[in-house]
Amino acid sequence: MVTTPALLDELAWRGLLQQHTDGLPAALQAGPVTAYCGFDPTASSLHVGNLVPVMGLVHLQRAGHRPIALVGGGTGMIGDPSGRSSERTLQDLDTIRANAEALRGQLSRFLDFDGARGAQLMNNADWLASLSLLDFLRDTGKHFSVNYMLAKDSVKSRLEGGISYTEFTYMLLQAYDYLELHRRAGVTLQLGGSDQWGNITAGLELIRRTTGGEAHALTLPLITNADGTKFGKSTGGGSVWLDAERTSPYRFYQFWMGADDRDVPQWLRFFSLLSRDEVEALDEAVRTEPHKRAAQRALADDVTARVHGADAARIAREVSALLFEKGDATALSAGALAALRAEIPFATWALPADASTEIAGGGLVDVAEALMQLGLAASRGAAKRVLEQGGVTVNGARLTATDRTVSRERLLPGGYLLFRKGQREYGLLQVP
RNA sequence: GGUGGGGUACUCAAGUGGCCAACGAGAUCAGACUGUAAAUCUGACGGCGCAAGCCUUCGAAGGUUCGAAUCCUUCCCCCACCA
Repeated sequence: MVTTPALLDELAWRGLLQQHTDGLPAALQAGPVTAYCGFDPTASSLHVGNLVPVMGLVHLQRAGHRPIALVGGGTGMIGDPSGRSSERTLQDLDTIRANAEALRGQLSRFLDFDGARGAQLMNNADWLASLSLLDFLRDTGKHFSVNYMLAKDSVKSRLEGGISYTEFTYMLLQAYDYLELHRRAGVTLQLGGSDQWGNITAGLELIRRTTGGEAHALTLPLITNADGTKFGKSTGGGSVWLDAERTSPYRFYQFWMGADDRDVPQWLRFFSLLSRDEVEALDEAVRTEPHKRAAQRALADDVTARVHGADAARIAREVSALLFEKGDATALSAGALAALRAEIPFATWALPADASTEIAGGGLVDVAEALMQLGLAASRGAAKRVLEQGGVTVNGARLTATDRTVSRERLLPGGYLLFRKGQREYGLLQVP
């Protein structure tokens, strides 16, 4: 009777275990394994949607195993085969290297890259870029029958709508990666989203046939939103990135704070490292006193601190309290307002160059223009619509359709105006 | 290569000469209700404009017409079947 390894227990209660190969428990029991998971270097930053596999690697390392994050520098080049010049492809290689470095920085927030058992970052461009087609066909292609490939769900589901030869081959490249890592680094486990099962098992097949070795697969569930929308979109649209330049720590924090009650229990398990007891206590809190949002708060604190550091998390928490709990913006000090600048959309008021939008009625700041400068509205028309619908406040006071401008008397210490669009989108304008 | 069917706003999808900035649904945004939740209800949803109205859009380019998303020509792309 083999006991279940601690890692699988941990993943199981967190709901992070979708599927794994039968021999995996025994393999984990036998000693530390080296496992990898692939990431597409299509951007210079991870977003929250990438976090599930990242957490998979985190738990793996915490259980004493060795994680490898594989950046798909090679596979990334063929991922999107839409017509590109060869020059662009070369450029992409450079971009991919830069992206890989950026991803490494972000991953180091989660994984320990030091020491003998430290995590490693590898790039499959290192072996795929120089791979010759003939070698690939002889050594890899011959192990797979087209019948086998057609039977994979990922391919089968595309037969109706059409699938390019390139995409069809993607599976084999991923299998080749696994084999290469098996040889180079002794990798015996691959993690991935549940949609990766077919590709991962193709790798197992290749390893078994070419080396006779045994390797394993473990897939993680796909994350869902209770309301059926796509996971990882922030209020106002756009992905929630780990890069502070793309998504400020405050917005990042707010993303988690805004989690649906129905999603929070799952998200705490997926994304926080809180213990089982803590998580279950928070489940209870969601049931009995949901208005306190204790679970959302804990989730936001935990994830923000890991991604942006404890200080940034503290500031995000304080700013959130300032904006959502205090209410009286007119009481904010110039210092507090200056601190807000870094956290919420900020702009210095500039009179539009276009003379036709000259401010009428002696007002100081044109509201529609201000919303645009703060990025809270996409066009003047959109800005005016929200204004007419009563969706804009300045310093906490709601504007009406006739309030097209804000007068000088409204300025807060330091010349600031605190705009809010809707329930929770803020922007800070400074009038010089 | 042949035959047939398609390309409409963020997405799906009506519309086949004027009533079309373009039905409807979803997404999105705002308001009410709330707990920074959900559900529900209401409204908005190309750009500029206080407005009247003007400008840009229905794969691309030309043409017919007082007038075109709608008709004609050429071209590009997608799908199905046949070769």
